[in-house]
Amino acid sequence: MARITGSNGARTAAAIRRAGLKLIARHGFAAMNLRELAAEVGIQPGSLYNHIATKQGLLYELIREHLETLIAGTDEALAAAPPDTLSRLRAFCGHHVLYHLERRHEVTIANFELRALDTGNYNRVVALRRAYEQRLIDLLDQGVAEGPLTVADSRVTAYALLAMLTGVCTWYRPGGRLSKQELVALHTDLALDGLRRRAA
Amino acid sequence: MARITGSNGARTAAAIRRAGLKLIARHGFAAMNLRELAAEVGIQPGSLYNHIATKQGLLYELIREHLETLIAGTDEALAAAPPDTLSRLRAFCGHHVLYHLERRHEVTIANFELRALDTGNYNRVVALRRAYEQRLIDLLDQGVAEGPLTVADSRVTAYALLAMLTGVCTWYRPGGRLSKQELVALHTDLALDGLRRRAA
Amino acid sequence: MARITGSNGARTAAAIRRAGLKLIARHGFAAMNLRELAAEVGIQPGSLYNHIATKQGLLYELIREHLETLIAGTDEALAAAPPDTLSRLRAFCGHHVLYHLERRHEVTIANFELRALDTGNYNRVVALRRAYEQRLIDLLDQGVAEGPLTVADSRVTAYALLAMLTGVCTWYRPGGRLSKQELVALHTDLALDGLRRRAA
Amino acid sequence: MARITGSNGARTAAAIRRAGLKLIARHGFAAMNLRELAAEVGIQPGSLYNHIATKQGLLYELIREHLETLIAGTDEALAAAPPDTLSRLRAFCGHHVLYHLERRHEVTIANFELRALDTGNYNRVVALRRAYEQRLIDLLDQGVAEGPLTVADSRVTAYALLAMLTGVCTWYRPGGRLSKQELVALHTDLALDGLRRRAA
DNA sequence: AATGAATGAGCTTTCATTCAT
DNA sequence: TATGAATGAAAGCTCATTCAT
Repeated sequence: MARITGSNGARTAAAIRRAGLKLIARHGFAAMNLRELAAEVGIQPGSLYNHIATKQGLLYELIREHLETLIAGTDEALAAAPPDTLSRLRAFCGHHVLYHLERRHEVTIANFELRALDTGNYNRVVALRRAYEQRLIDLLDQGVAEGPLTVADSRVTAYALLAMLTGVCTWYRPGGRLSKQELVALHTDLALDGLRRRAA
Repeated sequence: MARITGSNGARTAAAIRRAGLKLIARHGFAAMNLRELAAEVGIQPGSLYNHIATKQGLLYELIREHLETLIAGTDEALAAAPPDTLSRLRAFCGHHVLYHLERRHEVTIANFELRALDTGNYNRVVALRRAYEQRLIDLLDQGVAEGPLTVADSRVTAYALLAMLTGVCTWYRPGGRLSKQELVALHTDLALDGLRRRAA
Repeated sequence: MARITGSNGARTAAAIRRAGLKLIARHGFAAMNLRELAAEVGIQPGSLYNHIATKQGLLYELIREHLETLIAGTDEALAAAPPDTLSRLRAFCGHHVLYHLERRHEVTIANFELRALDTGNYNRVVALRRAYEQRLIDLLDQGVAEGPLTVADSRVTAYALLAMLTGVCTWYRPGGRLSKQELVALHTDLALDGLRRRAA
Repeated sequence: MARITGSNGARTAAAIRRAGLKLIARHGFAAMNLRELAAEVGIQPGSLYNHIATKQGLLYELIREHLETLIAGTDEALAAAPPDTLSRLRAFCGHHVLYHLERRHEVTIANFELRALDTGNYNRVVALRRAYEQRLIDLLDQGVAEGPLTVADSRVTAYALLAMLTGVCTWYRPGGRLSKQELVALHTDLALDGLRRRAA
């Protein structure tokens, strides 16, 4: 990609983040190299350092932005949901699946590349991820306390549900057989009701 | 020293596979390096090539062995299960979770490092994975046909379940709060019944 | 230090070609190593790759440049010679020997290292060499047609003459017993008249 | 090539020399590797060392044997020739060209790989080569003294002739347009009479 | 005399990063 | 802010050679 006329620093920085998301999601952080990233952006490798601190710093920024956006979006969705726990749980699942369908690069990176973070960055990111998971754990605990849910272990159950709801972004491609809304519904139903047919 | 008394090729090859599983699972394939692998095994880097073709070839062998073992184990578990579909489904889930708890390195690699395979190896591995997934899809289709299951889309549902049942190996550590059997039960129940409390 | 004042890319690239000629001629392509080349140039081995594509690519470039220069020089010499075939033949021989005395490294490489070229590069180089040889073959054919020469087989004869006229650069060292001009004359005479004393 | 039933040490040693000639001539000494040599012979690389001292030693032996054979053959050919210098010169040329046509691997190696010899081996080989060259120089000197030859510088002329008479083995392939006898005649005539048509 | 497994040094090439311009 | 050329460390892999069996 050649340099776009009128580009400036902010535009380049955005292009670097966009290309970084794409290439890290595709190749993995360790296998991605800054030469390819620079080429994608249309600049020389050395020029990247006007916009990023290090390769590691770029990874951290991408994951942090993603998690903060995910948490903020979740909180908005929960605030907009009806107050009963089942509705809030549906809102959580729906938001999670939809976000994961729409931000597959970010999600892929956040799930696969944590081990590439150095200690400080890793701890910061894990704290954010814990905060996100805690919202689901709290919902499960509430649901149990209020009656509608059966949960053997809320933390482990939360992890299992998140794994299921997240998995969709490993195979989803736009334009497939099922629409995003159908996928959201399918996964939410599966989370709440499982496979077994309920008596009418 | 050419050969330590008692050492032999088979032993070294096994040590390489074992160390490879550990290091690839820990660092990822691209970030793992053969010098560290050799050191773990206790040989010189060049000596690895008496036992592996290439780094890529090692990855492929590890994944292939894992998938073949997983499929064979699944078929045994299904053969041993009662003939009704719900029982067979429980057997599938139970075997899957238990295998994933016991072979975390293999599973991690097979889920995270497919992108590191070159085209030929990738295609071979994906064919094996498809064969495994198909066993679950077939069970779901049977369950729907015979009545006890409600499934919106058997392929997508299979993917969602596999993601959930697999997720456990991203956080499980031996000696944790829940035993393997408890985790097997929890995930199997979640898959079949979901979260919502069933009317008495 | 990123860049020494006054150094520049073109200068480094020229130094790499110069050192490459020297070292490949001395050790052979396979035995020459890029560490030594880099040391000769005064840079780190990796820095070579700012100027060359691969070791193989360097070899190809050196041989190509040499053959193109040789052909262009030959054509100039032939254009400047008197129009009769014997004079043109003398001009060819004279240019060939002189060039070979003055560019021994290039000539050595072009004669010894063709087998080190990969297929594509080899074919390109052989095409250039054929073009050069053809100039001599044409001269021989003309000389025969016009009368002054006796040639059993113009291609084989051309190869034999080229081998003889080229051989000088395997042993010549500046400052030896004979001057370049004497060597040119000796070889040209030998080519035209052979060993046997001509009747007065 | 698999191991031939009934092979023994001497047979293996001969196979190694034969394969060595072929592979060194094809790839050059530095680019030839003992794994390929061993595979060609049908044994494991380590087994080579029951028959050769080192890779370097193999090269030296091949070149030494070749030069000793060449010199001995030359002396036989000269002994069998008529006593006049022109006839002896013809005998030398004829033997040289024929030998070079029939032992192309040996000749290629002896001409291209001297630089790969270590100092001691190099000196021994060069002494043999000098002895061979001296036979031609002596013939030229005799021919001048006795009248029939015109030679500006007998050593340089000898080198030029040897280069020409040797060159044939760089392109000759059995079954080509010209027979060995025709090539011998063509080169001998060229050496003695050059290109220029002699007055009738 | 052959094997298989090991060594240790070396190779070309890659790469994140730096910095004078 | 971008460039081009440099660094220095590291990577995967090759190879001649050794030696217990």
